Amino acid sequence: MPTVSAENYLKAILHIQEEGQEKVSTTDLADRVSATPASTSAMLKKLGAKGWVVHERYHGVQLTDSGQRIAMDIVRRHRLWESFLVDHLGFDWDQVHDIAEELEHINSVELTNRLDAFLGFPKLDPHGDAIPGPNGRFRSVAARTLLSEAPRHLELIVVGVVDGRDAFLRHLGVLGISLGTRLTVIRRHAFDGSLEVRFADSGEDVQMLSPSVCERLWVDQDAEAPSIPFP
Amino acid sequence: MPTVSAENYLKAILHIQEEGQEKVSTTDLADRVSATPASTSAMLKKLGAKGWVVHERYHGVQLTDSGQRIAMDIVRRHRLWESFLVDHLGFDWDQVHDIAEELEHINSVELTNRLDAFLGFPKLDPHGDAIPGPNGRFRSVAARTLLSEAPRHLELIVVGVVDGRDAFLRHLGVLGISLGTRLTVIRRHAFDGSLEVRFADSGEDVQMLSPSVCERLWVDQDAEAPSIPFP
DNA sequence: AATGATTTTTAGTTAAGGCTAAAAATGAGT
DNA sequence: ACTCATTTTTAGCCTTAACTAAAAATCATT
Repeated sequence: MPTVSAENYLKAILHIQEEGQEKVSTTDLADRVSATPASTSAMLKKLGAKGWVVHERYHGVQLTDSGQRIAMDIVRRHRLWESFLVDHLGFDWDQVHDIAEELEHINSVELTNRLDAFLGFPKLDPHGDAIPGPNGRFRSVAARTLLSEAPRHLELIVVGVVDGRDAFLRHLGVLGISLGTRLTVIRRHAFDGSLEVRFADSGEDVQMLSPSVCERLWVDQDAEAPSIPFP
Repeated sequence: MPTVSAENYLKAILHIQEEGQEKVSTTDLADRVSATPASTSAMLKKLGAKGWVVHERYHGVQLTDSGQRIAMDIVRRHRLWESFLVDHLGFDWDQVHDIAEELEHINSVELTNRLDAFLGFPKLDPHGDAIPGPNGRFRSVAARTLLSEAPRHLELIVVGVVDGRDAFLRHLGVLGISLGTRLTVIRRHAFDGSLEVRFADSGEDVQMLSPSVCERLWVDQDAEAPSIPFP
């Protein structure tokens, strides 16, 4: 059973890995948990001793299977609570993070599963992030989602367009998007719904896509799933 | 802002005071929080420094107004969460204590008040204990409750009988109960619904009352309220 | 390949909150 | 009022998880 602090480190490692870094540096991790690199270094030793991470001195950490499982469970609880706070208590989606940050550490399988059922087994939280299921893996997203409604941090593949007009298709050409293009949503801007997207096949290029483009693209989960997250 | 541990001590002091002890001994408190008297003694020094308790060495602790306010807020959160777990997540009333014990430490006024509203501003939790309102005081109980449905730890006064047959009134005489008798529910036995009751005017005598008696007595809150809890 | 900058780890403190064992204060019974 | 049992406090130690400052390893550049 990890302490609250250990849970926060594990979760942070998962998130950094989700953003594309295979191995996580001590400094990046320290930044994420708002601690000094020295404190982080000490914590990594403990996490390694528990078998939750593999840490090669001076070369970065990675979650083990058991560490990833713990982290996914924390993310599951966090996103379920956020859904509860927004859908049932009437919070705005940008007010719930800090409270969910506390609720996520209450580790009761019974509680989590009952909450999940109460919410109707949601697939996405109020921020559009995928909610892991009771098995610690993301539930599969419905086939063919609009890019504008797809979860973040999941590798997607472009499978169709809503609007076949020449002008749109030419625009896609300019952006370097075609059927089969593999991409991942990094960030969703609340202001206008535009997305920051990373392209897997163009050197991990990051680009901003306007709402009008996102609403006209059908995407699906990439069948050749990436290591983390595995859907 | 108290730590989780400090909150547990404050809550324990409140509960012991509720059970009738004006001043709480270090040993009783230690028992309640499952710590040693030594650890408890150290904690009392800290609580005193924060102004949450008054502690006279070797003579017991009492909550200050600010300490009592903190403790009542914890009890409020505990009982609201218990209500949520039972009424909305389908837990049994005897499974929720430990989980509520964790949830109660999430101290967000916004969260607590929204939860309260979501639940419909309940007056009693699933165990029949009164739920403090947002002002840190118990909400007043509806005038004239059946003793069988009254909350625990609240000083009540007998104001009427449901059943005026001689046999019942004679039985009340034997038990020493009449109009105006002041009593407090100590414990409710789930098995058969019988109550353990303390009588204020007969030397704090404790007696067991059968369900058939409790269902035939109207009670009200004692107007000359006791110090804790004040309804 | 060497040097300088950066990153990471180690060493040594600190603060909470727990523990045991010993000392001190209280109180009960003669 | 004195003694003995009980209660409470003090003293000293442990663990967790933070911190700063210093040492060590890696990396980048020439």
